[in-house]
Amino acid sequence: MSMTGRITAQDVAKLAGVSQSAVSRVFTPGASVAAATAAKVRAAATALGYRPNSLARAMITGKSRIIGLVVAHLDNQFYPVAIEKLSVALQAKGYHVLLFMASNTEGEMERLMEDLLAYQVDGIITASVAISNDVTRRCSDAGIPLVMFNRGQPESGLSAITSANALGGRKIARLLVAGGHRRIAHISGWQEASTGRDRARGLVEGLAEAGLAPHAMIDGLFNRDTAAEVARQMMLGPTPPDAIFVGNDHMAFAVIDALRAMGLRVPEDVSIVGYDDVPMAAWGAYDLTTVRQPMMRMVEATVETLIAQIDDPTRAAQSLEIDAPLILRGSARRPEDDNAGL
Amino acid sequence: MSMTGRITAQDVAKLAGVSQSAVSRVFTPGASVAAATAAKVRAAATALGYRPNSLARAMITGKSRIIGLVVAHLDNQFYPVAIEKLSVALQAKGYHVLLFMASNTEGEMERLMEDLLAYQVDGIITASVAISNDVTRRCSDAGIPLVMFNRGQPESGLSAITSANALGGRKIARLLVAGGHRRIAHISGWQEASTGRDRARGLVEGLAEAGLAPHAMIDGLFNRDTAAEVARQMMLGPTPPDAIFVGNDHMAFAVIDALRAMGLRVPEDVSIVGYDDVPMAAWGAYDLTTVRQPMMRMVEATVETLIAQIDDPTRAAQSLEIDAPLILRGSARRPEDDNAGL
DNA sequence: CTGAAAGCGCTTACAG
DNA sequence: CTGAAAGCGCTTACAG
Repeated sequence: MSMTGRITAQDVAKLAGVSQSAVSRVFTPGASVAAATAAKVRAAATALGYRPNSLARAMITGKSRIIGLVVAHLDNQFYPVAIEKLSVALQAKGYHVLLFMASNTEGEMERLMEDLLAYQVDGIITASVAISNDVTRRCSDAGIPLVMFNRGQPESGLSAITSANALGGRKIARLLVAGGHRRIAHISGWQEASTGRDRARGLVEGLAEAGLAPHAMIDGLFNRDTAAEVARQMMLGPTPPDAIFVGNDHMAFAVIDALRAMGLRVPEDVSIVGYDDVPMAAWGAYDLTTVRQPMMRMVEATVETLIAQIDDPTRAAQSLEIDAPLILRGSARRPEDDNAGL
Repeated sequence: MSMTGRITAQDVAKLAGVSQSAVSRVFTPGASVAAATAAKVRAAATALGYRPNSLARAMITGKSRIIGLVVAHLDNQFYPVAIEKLSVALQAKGYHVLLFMASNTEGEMERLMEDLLAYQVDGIITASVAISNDVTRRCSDAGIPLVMFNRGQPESGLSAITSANALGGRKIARLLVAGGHRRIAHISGWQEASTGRDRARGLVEGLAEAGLAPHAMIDGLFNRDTAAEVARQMMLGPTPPDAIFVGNDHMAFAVIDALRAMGLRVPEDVSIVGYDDVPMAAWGAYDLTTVRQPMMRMVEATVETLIAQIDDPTRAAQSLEIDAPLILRGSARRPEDDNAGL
């Protein structure tokens, strides 16, 4: 029995003494079958170890129940966590995840789109991946819903779920100002990414409220080495900052390591604030003050938005910004007045 | 044009003025088509934005070119890295990854198997996931090759790729003994997992070579909180260890944080050694002495083994142990004699 | 080299 | 409630 390759609905029908359509109905939720028929079929199915072929089903129904998940940067702990939560949430809704690792280059995404389309995915989630307008157009041409996770793309007409990055930047500005800092520098997230830009803009706006401007502002490119080197240069300069907002936790860890290697103390010599609140931020070695991107809410919003668009293709794209709270830990001096407008 | 839903080979055939079979041949590597025909077809295809439906192709050929990747524990940095490398390697070979998050419970894996089979995956890779004999049997019944990554399952007859865990444990024993330690404790990896057991066994054997036995040996369950608590208790006991081999880096970071929180210094008060050499182990905050699991070689071996089994289903399962070198950093006292048999 | 035809394993009107 | 039949979009012998 085990050597016959795949077992089909035909095999089950024969054994159960019913038609192949009957077998199909038993495995189609909502189809009408007599209880007795269903019982016979199920018995035969388990005896044979039968499971409907999802690929065949997908061809007919036009729904593969596969979601394409495109990710880059798995070195930043934020993404593994996101993948895990997104996968679990999708699995819970009866979807399956086809995973694609992408570099952030145009050509790469083009090629992935080909595969995504060929596998008839019902929807696409991109996590921190930039999408060209060309890709966007092909998706909507093919009628495939797409939601961007943790990255916005203004004017693209795409659904996007992010945290309130600009507001987050502003909160950090207020925290640092309230903490008595005056030379507040920013090692920003990649400025080609909306998240990097929005956080930087928020910081600038927040500092402006206090009549300040960033002491320095350099792109860290969401890259550990770059961020560490930039931090080193800042501290070696004639007027080093007394606080640095680093565009995400991933870079902030590298910055803290670099400063300590220079013999500097955090936060006594420099306050450091990150963004994301990845699990590692709470670890003793860093104890990082940061802004929490509410992972579960972002994941839920992403999955809901995507499924809503799958179920109703006429539905308009929607962008959501989820509020991101400040998490006070030990890497930044705390304001004396704990209610300093935070 | 964009509103007509999916474009099929029929549409392309019509536009190109050829038969549907001709279109198919153009997109089937190795099929014989006249250059002129191919040109016409390709022109029509690009004009229409056509791509062959992989699902339909999969049904006929019996090869989905999908690999099921089952993973747990994305909080341990070892796994995101593994997922990334495995995905890239598989993509490079023309395969696609269907990702499943699994808890390590029996029932869970059962359910996943159903989905894996339903989607007609060509092969399965499990990363640190235990498989019941039942699951094993169903795979071989269905003729689906399976390779375990970073976990062995003796007597299961399954292919497994691991590092040389026992030897790694022995190397650590020798290092610590050469470093002058005598009270060497082990916070082990989960003892239900081959990796956890083999590393522990290696340590015990290595210590025996020097006439020693583990000062203490407690299961850390590959869990941060457990490991940290165990470390605390060990240090609070009447005769605290002077060195601890922690069963993987992931737990070792938690142990170091816990010890520092107690005011202890690493390695002055206790040497700490991990296992894996995840990227984070090299970060300044931990500077962890560890054993490197050679990720790329393990990934390549896994993918090669799997594809070999897919291409030749009669091929026997194979287990591979890849040598894992000691990486000396700052968290463990170094032997005076640098050539102390390491 | 090429087209007509069969068939992969299913779902789903269509009659009964 | 149930079976026979059509058809999803392809690949692949089979003739020519």
